Amino acid sequence: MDSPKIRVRFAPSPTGYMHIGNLRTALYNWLFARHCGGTFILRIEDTDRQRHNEDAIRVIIDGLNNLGLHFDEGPFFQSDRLPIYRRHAEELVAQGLAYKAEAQEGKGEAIILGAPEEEASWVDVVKGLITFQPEDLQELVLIKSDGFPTYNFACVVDDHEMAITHVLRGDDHVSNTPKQICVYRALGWEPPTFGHFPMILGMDGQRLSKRHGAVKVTDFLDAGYLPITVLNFIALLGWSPGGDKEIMSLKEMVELFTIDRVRPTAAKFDYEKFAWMNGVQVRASDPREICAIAMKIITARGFAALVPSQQWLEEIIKLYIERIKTVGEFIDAISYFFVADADLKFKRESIDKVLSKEAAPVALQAAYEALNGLTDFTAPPIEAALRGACEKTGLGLGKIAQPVRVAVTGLTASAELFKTLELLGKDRSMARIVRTLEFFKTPGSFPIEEPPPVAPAVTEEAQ
RNA sequence: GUCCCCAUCGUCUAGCUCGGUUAGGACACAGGGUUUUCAACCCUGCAACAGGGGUUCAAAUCCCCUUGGGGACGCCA
Repeated sequence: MDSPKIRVRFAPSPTGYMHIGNLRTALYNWLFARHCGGTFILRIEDTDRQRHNEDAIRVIIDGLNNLGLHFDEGPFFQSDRLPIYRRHAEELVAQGLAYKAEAQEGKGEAIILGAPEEEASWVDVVKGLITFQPEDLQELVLIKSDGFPTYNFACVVDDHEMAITHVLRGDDHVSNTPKQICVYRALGWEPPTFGHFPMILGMDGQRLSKRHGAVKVTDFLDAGYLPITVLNFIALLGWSPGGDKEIMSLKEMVELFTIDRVRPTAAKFDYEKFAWMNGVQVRASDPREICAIAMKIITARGFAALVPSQQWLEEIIKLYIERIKTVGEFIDAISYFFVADADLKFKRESIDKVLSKEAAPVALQAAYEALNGLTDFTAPPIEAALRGACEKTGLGLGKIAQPVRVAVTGLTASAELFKTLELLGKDRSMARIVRTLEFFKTPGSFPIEEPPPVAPAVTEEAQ
């Protein structure tokens, strides 16, 4: 399958963060390499003096490794290879294919490749035959007057010297390719196979950018999206394994990925479907993995001291697993565990829809009486006790469960109640029920939580 | 403006290579089921081949044009 061994590279410039579109390019290259048993190389394109930045390089390397896209060779730095570029450029000058030119301000000499006389064309592995006419191609600066190579020159020299077989990159490079082909031609080198992946756009059809929501990979991760979801979802933006398959592990993607199934069409990033997919991947994950991510977010929010044990958190995750879209939202949803009993506030709709009902005080009182005597405060006896209260009062379970839920969580919607009470513990549960009973005695005394200031959520589409 | 690319439900897409399908799936949306709430889950519904010309017995599939969209036009990468 791979007589000349497949060698691909991911060649980002160090911008300080990994953009979602950039990651998709890395992913496709990595998948292609792994699928074919080839080699995945990391090269840092740092030929722009202004942009050179050590931290930015760390971001790329860690980002790739954290997502499981390990590279086999590199990282190589173009800034380390300056003499190599110069040597090749001088050769072209010696052959009369390039010439030197003084910069405007007279500092330094640039090397410039003459304009081509023939057309430049290639068979793109995703788009098919693409041709540029010579009149549309100009002279090309090879070495800038500051001594650094230009992108199009360094890229060709490196791809050749690193024996890259497939140059697979974003669509925005299509117009660089004919220029690079000219360089290959001048140097007398055989160009590699080229392939250009379609762009990822926002839902408005414009190039994906900050105003569409999150675009940095770390933004998604910090919000509690799983690495596998990010990978799975962006893999599907421009590629599909065929048939109905959508949810995949990294391993499955490696097995199924082929370049010929990459579409030439730009795709829009649908944050809603992305969130849905994360929920699916969460449910398919090991709860301990979710636990680790949850703990990170809890720590970031300063609640770490309020988590009694790892096991306790795992129990809550199991309780909420079907409700989780992002781990960040999950932590929001269980924040009632982290407030002091006396500080719990009620959502306005909790009052309107539940506590203001005529039967509410009666139901809550009955629940209190049924629960207070329990010594084994675990879900089964709690359920039995509350069902007993139903019989005693003649109320349906919903009529009793809802006021209890509101008393304990402040919310009209939460996970299964009996287990929730168990995890909150008897003392805290009873304290919350008692104080709610007290509020009934003074109309209008319920502490109401006003709508919070809008938190920027990555699931939201910018207007 | 010039050059390049693209075009199936609102969105991601299958189907296109090798013309013949009730054009399939998923998200979202709507309705129903289940249920202590909300989810999750199950069922049902809504919804597309951009337009026009060819070629052909037959076109989403092949060709051309139009329209629409995206990208590139740096001594940035």
